[in-house]
Amino acid sequence: MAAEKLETEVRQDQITNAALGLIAAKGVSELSMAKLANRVGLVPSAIYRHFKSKDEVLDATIAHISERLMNNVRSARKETSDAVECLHMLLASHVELVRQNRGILHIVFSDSVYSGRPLRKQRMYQAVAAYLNEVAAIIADGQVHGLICRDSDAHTLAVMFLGLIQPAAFLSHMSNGEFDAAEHAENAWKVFSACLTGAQRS
Amino acid sequence: MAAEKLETEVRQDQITNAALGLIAAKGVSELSMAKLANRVGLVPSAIYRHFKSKDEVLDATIAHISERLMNNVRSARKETSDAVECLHMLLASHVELVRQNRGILHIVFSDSVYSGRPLRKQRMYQAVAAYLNEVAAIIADGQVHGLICRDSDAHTLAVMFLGLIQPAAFLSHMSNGEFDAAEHAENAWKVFSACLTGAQRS
DNA sequence: CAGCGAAGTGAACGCCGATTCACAATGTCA
DNA sequence: TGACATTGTGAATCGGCGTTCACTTCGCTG
Repeated sequence: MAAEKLETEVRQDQITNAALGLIAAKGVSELSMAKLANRVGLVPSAIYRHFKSKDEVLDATIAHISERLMNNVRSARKETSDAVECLHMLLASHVELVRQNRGILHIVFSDSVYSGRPLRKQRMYQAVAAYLNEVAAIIADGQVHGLICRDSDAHTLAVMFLGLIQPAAFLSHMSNGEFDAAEHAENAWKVFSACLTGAQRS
Repeated sequence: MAAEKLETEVRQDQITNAALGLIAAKGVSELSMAKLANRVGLVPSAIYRHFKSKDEVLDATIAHISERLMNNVRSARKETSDAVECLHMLLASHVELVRQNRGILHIVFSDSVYSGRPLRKQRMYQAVAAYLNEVAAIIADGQVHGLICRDSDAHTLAVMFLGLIQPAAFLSHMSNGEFDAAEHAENAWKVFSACLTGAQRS
């Protein structure tokens, strides 16, 4: 029975990954210490060698996701200096990230994760806000260089950019993947980018 | 102690309203039969006189919301025949509905509501899809009458329309109302409507 | 090789929440 | 008024889940 002994660091990684996997399959509310331990090949109480509580596991899992998301932004920004192109790449990588990690959707579209944990909710909001600020910065950059029209506020456009992804992700989530988020994102991008660049008739 | 005796129909209304209120305040995961009963002025077991289970309560609550949403669509459609104007009104009423019933956000951005209940999830998806079909119909109408350019698929535009609301609602939800959804919707609408009508330069 | 700390085990605890059931109160209709 | 159905009550049940703890096992280090 006895499971192999591994360092806490390794176990923490295994555990957060297992958590994300379980969440992807069944939703956040179906995540229990028992199932989690079972998936890692441990006994429930063993989890407490590596995390103080279930909340800590969730926090770590979320932090893990946030990092990956921000990496996306950074790499897109380094790839090109054309703001419009950059946004297009960011859109694609964002959709892809979500497609490969369905657990992200379950977490974002969850409330059991936040209710009764104002601090976590706040942290998540700040993460999203930080992401939007990055997007707004890219847009503002495009406006300065004349690639994007200046009629609209960069921040409004940033939220609209999120609006290209979120409903698609939501529909994909609700339809269990039947709705093709990538396809919609691509179609919507055509409209939106025309909007960004084309409205220079003022 | 004994609570007044009321007809099941009345109680069912009271109960679903109380549920929506509790959800608005604390989130779906904080909804319990005990709190629910307490809010209505009953004892937990009394709820079972009017609903077979907690799931039934949630189902009824959701159905209640769906109805209101569809009413919004209908009344907006009857108000005007100008497609663009109609969408604008629909946007406003949608934002207002969500603003006044924060519980809706908690339900939509929940997973405890769906996980393990594929039927309910499917029903919710169909409700959203039906809403989008209505929006798409309005847009298609506008395209026929030349008010909206025909470059893009009506359904894509409908999902984008949802994209004007959803991220704003999400941010408002995450920031506990700090983010002003109505304001963003209004700003985003300017961009989007210009997009709809203005792209007729092809 | 002795010992010490880190990692794993399994049983048990405590809590909370959904649901049930026998019983009481109420309202209606003949 | 008397019977029957409906609604409300309170106690009890039942299960699940997070967490704790005393103990064991493993692996490194002096």
